[in-house]
Formats: sequence, structure tokens, C-alpha cells
Amino acid sequence: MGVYEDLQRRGLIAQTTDEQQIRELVNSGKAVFYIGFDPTADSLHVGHFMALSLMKRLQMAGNKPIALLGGGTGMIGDPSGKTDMRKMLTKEDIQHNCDCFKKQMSRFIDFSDDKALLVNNADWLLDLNYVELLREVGACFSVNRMLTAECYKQRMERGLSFLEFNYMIMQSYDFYSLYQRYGCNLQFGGDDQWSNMLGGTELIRRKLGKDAHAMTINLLLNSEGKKMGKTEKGAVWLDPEKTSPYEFFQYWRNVSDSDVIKCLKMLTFVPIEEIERMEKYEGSELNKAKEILAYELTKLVHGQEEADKALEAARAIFSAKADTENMPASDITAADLTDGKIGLIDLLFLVNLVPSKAEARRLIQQNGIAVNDQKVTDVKAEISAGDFAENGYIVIKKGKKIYHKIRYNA
RNA sequence: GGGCGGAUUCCCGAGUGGCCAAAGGGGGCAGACUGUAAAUCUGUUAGCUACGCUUUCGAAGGUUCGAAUCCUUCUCCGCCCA
Repeated sequence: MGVYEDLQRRGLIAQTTDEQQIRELVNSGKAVFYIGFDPTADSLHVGHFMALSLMKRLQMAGNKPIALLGGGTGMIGDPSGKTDMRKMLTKEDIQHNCDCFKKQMSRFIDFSDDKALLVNNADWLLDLNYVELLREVGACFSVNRMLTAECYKQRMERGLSFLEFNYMIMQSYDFYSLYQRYGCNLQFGGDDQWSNMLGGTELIRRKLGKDAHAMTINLLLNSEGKKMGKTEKGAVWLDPEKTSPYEFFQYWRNVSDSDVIKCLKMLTFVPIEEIERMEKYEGSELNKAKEILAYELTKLVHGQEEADKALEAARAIFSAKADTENMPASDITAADLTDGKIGLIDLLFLVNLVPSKAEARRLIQQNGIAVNDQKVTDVKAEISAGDFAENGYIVIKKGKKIYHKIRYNA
């Protein structure tokens, strides 16, 4: 079985320009392919992860990946899939974000010995001359055709600025440039990128008379049709500073039944045969699959050690006695206490378990807070230095799933 | 450039002088039920030194005892005409 078939079985492939040729290309390891990353934040998130794992899969099959950082296109902002115009980022922000991306990517992709490239389209886009570009590239695009592209259709109602309208042209120009510079013959991207990607293959055909291909991967949507990897707090980040390994683990541990198998297939490197066996799991058995999913992904992103810790912590917490060893924790000192004690509401707020004291009050009133396994229903409850005496810490449980250890340093 | 319409809390969307921290829905959170799932039901959803106080209806001013609601200017957006 070649990589292409593996990708297919994992349900990753959405659309292709020419299935036969792409299959041959990637299966024989002859593809030089690129995936673009828009540097809109200072860390990659779960949405990027699928692209990273795709790169890795293809690299393992002998193909050469090019990770393209959108330092130039980031200045424009892709309108695809957005209903509103994006915030414009400054040059400095974008540069900073690119640097962060670079660091994170090298964990997944082997960039040594030219086995993969990391390039930034700022290198060729920012110096373009407007009139030259219009003559050279603009002539190859039909506005009529562009307007019929799906990604612009939605925006026709809400409004679309000329700036964003040009995104497709910039992305097409990227592909064209990469083809010339590195012989890049294949572009991958999310399914929402399809029209932008076709623009590139067309440009290459018109300008160079050569064939290049494009293939989109299915977006990782949950059973409700929303993009996965978002929580109320925002994206699930790959940066441990922004999303701790434990939180990361829990995110996957908690996916709904209907999404586990899909996630295993699309994101992990667990052999497809094994996953197909799990597909038969029913009812609570699926819980096992969730644990595998969470563990595998945490291992990929944060390493074995962190994955083990997260797994242990989670198991302990949800089975019987809380394992305080790997539990998220904060420290307080005597200075945080007044007369040797602190109101529970203030404490919850102090360690950032709640965004406001009103929220803390509500939780307590609604039976959502337990201290050392004891439900607390009194909003005036206080924690005193003595409460820490036994272990040097207390464990606060918020809702059903969130545990937090608070250590006390006198 | 001209004409018209719009901007409300996390989102959608009511509200056209006091009864408005602002209906309803969605989402979120908590409780019950469970398998750390889904569905369902219930409660809750601006903040605070909390029987009271403060900030919030695009921004800044003004009218009024009192403004999300009325007036002025400004910003942004949509539609139509050029």
C-alpha cells in the first residue's frame, strides 16, 4: 500500500486535480510539495497539525516537503471561509510569528540535509512591482472566473475588499515561484483553499506550459460541522505555554464518540488497520479509543514524557483518588492570606480558575466547587493556613473535570 | 461623489424616553442522568468592597429630573445611483 492509499483510507483526501498522476507522484516519492501556513498567531494550533502530520507522512514516503510561511500573504489575509475581514497584522508581528512557527515545525519535519525546505513568501512577494505584476500575472486571471470561486461567493454578500480579493493571485504566484525555484510540483491545503490552489496550477500552465497539481485534504470538522481544535478559550495550541500538555490531552480525551475514529485516522500515525479495528468498538469501549487518541497526539506534540504524565494524571483523577503529582498547580504564599486565611472566592480568582469573582460565587452556589473532595456551598467559605497543614496543599475541583492543586508556602 | 439603511451584551437578534444589566434563540458554565461521550431536563450567563454601587447598546459631544432610545458631529459597514 502506498502513501496515497493510506491517505485515502484515512479519509484525508478531498479533491485532486488529477488523481492518477498525484498517486504516482507521491507513491514514488517524486513529489516536491508545499503547504502554506498563514502566520496569524505566534503558535501553531491544532488546525495546523493535520497539515504537519500530512507533511510528515509524505516525507516518510520519500517526498520533499516545502513549508511555506506566509510572511507576505499574511500581509493580505485570506478571505476564504471568513465572513469578515481579518485584522491586519504589522510586519513585525508577522515576522515574530514566522519565527515561532519555524521552531515548532522543526519538531515534526526533518529539515536536515535539504530533506525539507522552509521558505517565506515575503522573500518574493514584498519586492514585487505592481505594474510588472499586473502585466505578468494579472493578465492570466479572469475576474469573471475568480468571482465564481466558492470562496468569494459568500463574501459577495458581506463585502470583499480588493486587498483580500488579491489573496488568490498571491497564492497562485507562490506556487508559480516555488515551481520555478524548487521544482515544486504539488500543493496541498485545506479544502477551503481549493480555488486558490487551482489558481496556481493554472498560472503555471499559462506561464510555463507545465503541469502542476493540487490536492486538498478534508478539514477536520466535528460531527456538528464546526472546525475542531477550538474551545471557548480559543484555539488549542501546540505551544505548551499556551495550552498545557494536560489540557491538550484532555481536549482529545473529551472528543465526542462520533469524532474519535475520524481524529485517529486523520491525525495520528496509528496504523490504519488498527484504527479500523477500533471502528467496531461500541458504547463505552470507545472510551479506550479516546485515551489512545489523546495519548498519541500528546506524544507527537509534546513528547513521550509529557504524554505519560498527562495520561497518569488523567487516569488517577478520573478513576479514584486524585493523583496530585501531575495535576495542574499553583502556589500561594502567606502574603496572599489575610489573618491567616483567604475567602474561597478570592482564592479561586487568585489562581485563575475563574475569570471573575462573580463566576466563582455562581459556581459555589450551583454546587460546582469541591475542596479536598468536599462540596462547598457556602459562598463565604474560607481557606486558612491550617487547611494546608496535612499535605502542604489542597485540591480544588471545579465542575466535573477540572482539578487544581494549590500549594502553600508559608 | 449623491441617495438610503445599519452598528445592541460571547454570537444572532428584540428593544424607538423611565417598568433596561436590556426579551428570545444559539453558544458557554454548573447541577441531575452517564462512559471524562451524545441526547434530555433544571439553573445560570457584565463587574464589584454586593439588600447597594459601578461600567455597558459603534465614538465624542448635547437636550432632559432621567437616554440603548431624541439632536449634532465623526468612524465603520451594506444597498442603490455615478
